[in-house]
Amino acid sequence: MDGMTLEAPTQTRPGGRSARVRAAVHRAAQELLAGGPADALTIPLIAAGAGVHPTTVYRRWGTLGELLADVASSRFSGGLVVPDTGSLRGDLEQWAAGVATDLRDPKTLAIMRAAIGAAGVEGGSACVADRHEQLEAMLERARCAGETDVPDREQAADALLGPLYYRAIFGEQPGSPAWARGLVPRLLG
Amino acid sequence: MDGMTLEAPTQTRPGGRSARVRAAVHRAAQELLAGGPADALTIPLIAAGAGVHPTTVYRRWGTLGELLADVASSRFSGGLVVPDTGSLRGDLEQWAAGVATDLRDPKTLAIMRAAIGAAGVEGGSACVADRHEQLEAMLERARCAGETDVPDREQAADALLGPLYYRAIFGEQPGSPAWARGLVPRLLG
DNA sequence: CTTCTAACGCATCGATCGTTGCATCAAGGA
DNA sequence: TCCTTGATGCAACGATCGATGCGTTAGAAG
Repeated sequence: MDGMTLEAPTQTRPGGRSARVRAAVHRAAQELLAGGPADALTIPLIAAGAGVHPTTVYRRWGTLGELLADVASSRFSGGLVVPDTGSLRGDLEQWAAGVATDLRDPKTLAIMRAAIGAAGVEGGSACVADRHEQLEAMLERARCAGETDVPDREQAADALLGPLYYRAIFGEQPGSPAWARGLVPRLLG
Repeated sequence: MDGMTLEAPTQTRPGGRSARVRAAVHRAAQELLAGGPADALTIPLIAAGAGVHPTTVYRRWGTLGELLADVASSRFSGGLVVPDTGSLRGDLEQWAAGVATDLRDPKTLAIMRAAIGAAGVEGGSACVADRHEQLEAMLERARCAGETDVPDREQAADALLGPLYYRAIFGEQPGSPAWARGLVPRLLG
């Protein structure tokens, strides 16, 4: 539901030290982002929060931007199950509501903002890459099921992810799950 | 067309020293953002680029986040003329194309990303506040002109600004003006 | 059990950041 | 013209950042 991958670091091996360090750093970065101002986030701070030497972070990630892009990529991969209600409309409504719910978490928003600011284009696409894949999976399944007038992924992303993420980033408050469901009729007619 | 307000700093008075410093700092911040990585942007760097002492910037803006929010606010205020084609549909199409054109400028994107990253919610709303006012103006004019089925501002923002800004921030490449025009029928039917 | 390699911790260094107290200067008003 | 006030320049200062060389350790391979 929330996309956290902390307790299942499938990176290399769950028990490895590298994986532990990586998970600790990711967690510390997210906690610091949720707590303080984003422009006060530095690598030594994250390292201290993770109980790791700053040198380790510098060597593994290099810059804060790369680290945040990595955090965003992990945070926004998996965690949201692609629904299967039997109809494309139902799938999209449930999925949009799930995305909206995820976008209500202040920690999620903080990571997104930081990744966008520090990692540029890479940070932005890291936040939505998995969402696009999920969307494509639902549309493809609908096509295979013989549904008619299935939009392509770009149209669907414009109509659903566009308003969702626009409100999350630029709006005062993100949209509600109910409102997100209402976006689907605008796409499917 | 591009929203720059550099040559007309209507802040207090065009000739004042404060206004000159403010304009120089704004210009330096935008130039550095367009040139280098965003996480390397610091107040002393901006001050040096503006030919101003860092102390001045610290005292006037305090943090990098507040400065970037101010830059974004200036950059995205005015500069885009609200069209008056006679019909709401034509107004919205021309306006959306103008927004799309503005969003194709890498400097514009750099400012937006930096403001979002460093200034949080304030930075985000600073980027779109003026767009919402322009939208409201067009919709209100259409209502007064007796047009029927005029959507409210939230619906219009979701359908137009949503996809436009979503592609600009999260997409690999921003949308074209022609594509932006195509968003209007999805709103008006 | 031994060995090997990659990752981590540690100490140190220079550079830069952000702050503060004080002097100076530009603009507007009497 | 002179004066008042707010903004800016200047020069310190401590704190922190980011990089580097080297020793040590964890984990996997044999």
